[in-house]
Amino acid sequence: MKRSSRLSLALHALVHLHKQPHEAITSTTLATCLMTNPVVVRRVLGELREAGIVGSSKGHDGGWRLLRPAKDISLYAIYRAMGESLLIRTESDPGDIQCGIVRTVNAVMGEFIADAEALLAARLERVSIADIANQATPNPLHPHHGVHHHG
Amino acid sequence: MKRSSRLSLALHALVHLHKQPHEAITSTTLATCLMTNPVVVRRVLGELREAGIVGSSKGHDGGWRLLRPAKDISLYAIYRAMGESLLIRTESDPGDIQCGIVRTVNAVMGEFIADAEALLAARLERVSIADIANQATPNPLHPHHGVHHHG
DNA sequence: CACTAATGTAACAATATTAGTTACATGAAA
DNA sequence: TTTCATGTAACTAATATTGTTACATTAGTG
Repeated sequence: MKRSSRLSLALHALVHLHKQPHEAITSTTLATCLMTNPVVVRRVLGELREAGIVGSSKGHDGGWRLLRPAKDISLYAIYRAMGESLLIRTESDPGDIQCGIVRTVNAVMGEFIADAEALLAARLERVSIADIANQATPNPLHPHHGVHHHG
Repeated sequence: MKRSSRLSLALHALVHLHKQPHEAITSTTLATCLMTNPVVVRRVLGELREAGIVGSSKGHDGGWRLLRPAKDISLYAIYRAMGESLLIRTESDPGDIQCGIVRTVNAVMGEFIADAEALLAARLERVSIADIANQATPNPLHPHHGVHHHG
């Protein structure tokens, strides 16, 4: 599995849970679908549990379920619950702060990143798990085209 | 040095070049300011050279110079020249494409990322090296406040 | 022309990050 | 009490990134 696939991993898992609402799905089953390890699934879904998005139960017929309707789970809620940042963190070492320029660069970049985060958050808020499950986004990024592929 | 500091490294170096326009600055001198290795400097500035942003000269009094006025070097030009992506690429493995859900997730995320990239690019376009050198952005991200710190 | 000073670049080492795995404790249901 | 599941720590493996060394190349200078 590639780098920082946690977010798409989570989305994938959540859509599975949404599509099978009657019974809990185990980490092992999900791991098979996601082509990864059960522990990895638990780690990711564990964070979503803390945010009240999914619930887990132990023992017989245990596993994972959605705790809310899929349409009420925004990508932003997931993104936030996972403590992920879609933006890479570009920071210099603290050591060369004497230079002065570094601080300015960091300030400008920091400002930019914060700004960009807010932009992305607003957009993620508009897409839900249900949207993904429906194979199209009712609140598409581009209202005139719907979801389409690039490249 | 931390992860993916290449972009801020480049900015830092460019501001130095801008502030000392009369003579070329060597990789070694820059490396000292940036607290890194001369080879790292060459690697980063080498990419900017390919984009016509800086020039390098060998031999005596050799080193690096800006090829354009700092105000004509946008952060986007730098970002682009470096082949960097501010956004993390979140892709699942190609293996589980049979699942169907993966493709949808990838499509939605891909759409989102492409969209976000365009947004960020437009914003990066508005900031130049001169802006950073001036310690404030004439075209600030937030016109009413100028550049400020978050957190 | 030799000498020095710089970049250009390949190859390698070190580090950091991320994902994958094993192992075992805990809890719940049959 | 046995079985099946999560919870979690600890470790390994893989990957990505940065740092370093070494040396070829090029350009000035005496």
